[in-house]
Amino acid sequence: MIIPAKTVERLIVYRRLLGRGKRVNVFSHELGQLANVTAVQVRRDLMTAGFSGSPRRGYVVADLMDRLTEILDRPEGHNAALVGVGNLGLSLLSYFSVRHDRIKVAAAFDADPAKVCRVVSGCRCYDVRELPARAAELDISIGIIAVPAGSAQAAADALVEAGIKGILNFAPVPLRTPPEVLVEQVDIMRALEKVAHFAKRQREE
Amino acid sequence: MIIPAKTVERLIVYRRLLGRGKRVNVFSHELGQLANVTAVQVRRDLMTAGFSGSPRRGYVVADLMDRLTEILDRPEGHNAALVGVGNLGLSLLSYFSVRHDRIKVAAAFDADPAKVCRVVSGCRCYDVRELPARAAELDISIGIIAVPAGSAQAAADALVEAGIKGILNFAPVPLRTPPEVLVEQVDIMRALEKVAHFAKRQREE
DNA sequence: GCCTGTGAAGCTATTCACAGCT
DNA sequence: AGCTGTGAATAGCTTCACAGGC
Repeated sequence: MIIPAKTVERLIVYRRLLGRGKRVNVFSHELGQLANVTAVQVRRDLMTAGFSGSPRRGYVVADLMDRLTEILDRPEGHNAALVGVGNLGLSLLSYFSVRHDRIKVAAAFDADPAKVCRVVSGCRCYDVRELPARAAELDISIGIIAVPAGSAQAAADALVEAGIKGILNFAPVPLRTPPEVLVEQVDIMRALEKVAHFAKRQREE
Repeated sequence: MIIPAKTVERLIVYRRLLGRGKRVNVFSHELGQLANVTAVQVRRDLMTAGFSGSPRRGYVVADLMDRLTEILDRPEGHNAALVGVGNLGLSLLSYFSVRHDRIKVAAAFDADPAKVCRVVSGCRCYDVRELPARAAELDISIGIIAVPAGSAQAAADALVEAGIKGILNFAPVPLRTPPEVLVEQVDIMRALEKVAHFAKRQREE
């Protein structure tokens, strides 16, 4: 079953929202209110996820959580490689190290020899040239790019070369990758400029 | 003229890409290659932006930059308020303080008295209760939320109350705001989980 | 009556296909 | 010949409207 990207995003949010709060069952309109989407959207999403509820009691939270986890997670979890251990990279490392059950940053890489071999937040930092070897050794399945714009494409190439199928890119440049690799762009500066544009537009109206 | 959100996002990228590199003119397929979108998409976007080129020489970069700036920026610039001066807030402060010409984080706010009154990256930190007063005084037009999930809605309410029309939200919770306020969600953990899901899916196929 | 499940409609975004310019 | 501009077609996503169950 293939689930569209936007639906996946919402499923992640649903799971997170249900994680807190010990409800036994939940109605689509309740979950919708929490997630800020319509009740129909919730029902569609859960239908797409192959999950169903009952008219009387809505959705059984525990079962829904199981189904979402089945869809979203891999039982063995994921090991991620962080490329770029500068300011941003270190922030991300501490951000991600609040243990996510299933995703662990297993190794960090940097081109700067001064940063190599240090251990930060329980994560060893290697020379970026070791990426292919370590990726195989540590069973890395996802990459996180936190290098300056100029080195981002090279980092992506190295990750692709190492067989990674998913990349989270914080560098403010579009990456060129083969189609079977998913790149999720997190472009903070663009997000800020977008907000600025809409704030301006709102004032003009 | 109202420009769809997705188009705005790409226009921001186009401007950024054209900023580097001193080209005099550019063809849609070139810009498309840089931005990783099709040439038609570029032409549509520029058409939507009310800009036109010539078959002979493509688009004149200097004029295009002017047009994009006219659409995206406000001549007086924007003052932003950062709410939440924890780990994430401080990272963002230093990230944004690499001077963006038109957007400046003019004040920071936190509920923790220990953080109030400090000056970080040239930005004064106030008690969050002063937000309405300072927002008016400093002509704040956009808000950045970097507080823990539990306080995010309160921060959003305070910003809305202060008349802000655009919010950049880093807290991993959907915000409930009136429809004239644009909320741009930057959900890093969700992005990571999304990548993980697709990496898993890729392996399964 | 109030809920879920879902075909069909509606809306938004992207791509096709080609006319028109130089 | 090679480019831009754009109506029309297509694809993707969301909402409507309502049938069916408890």
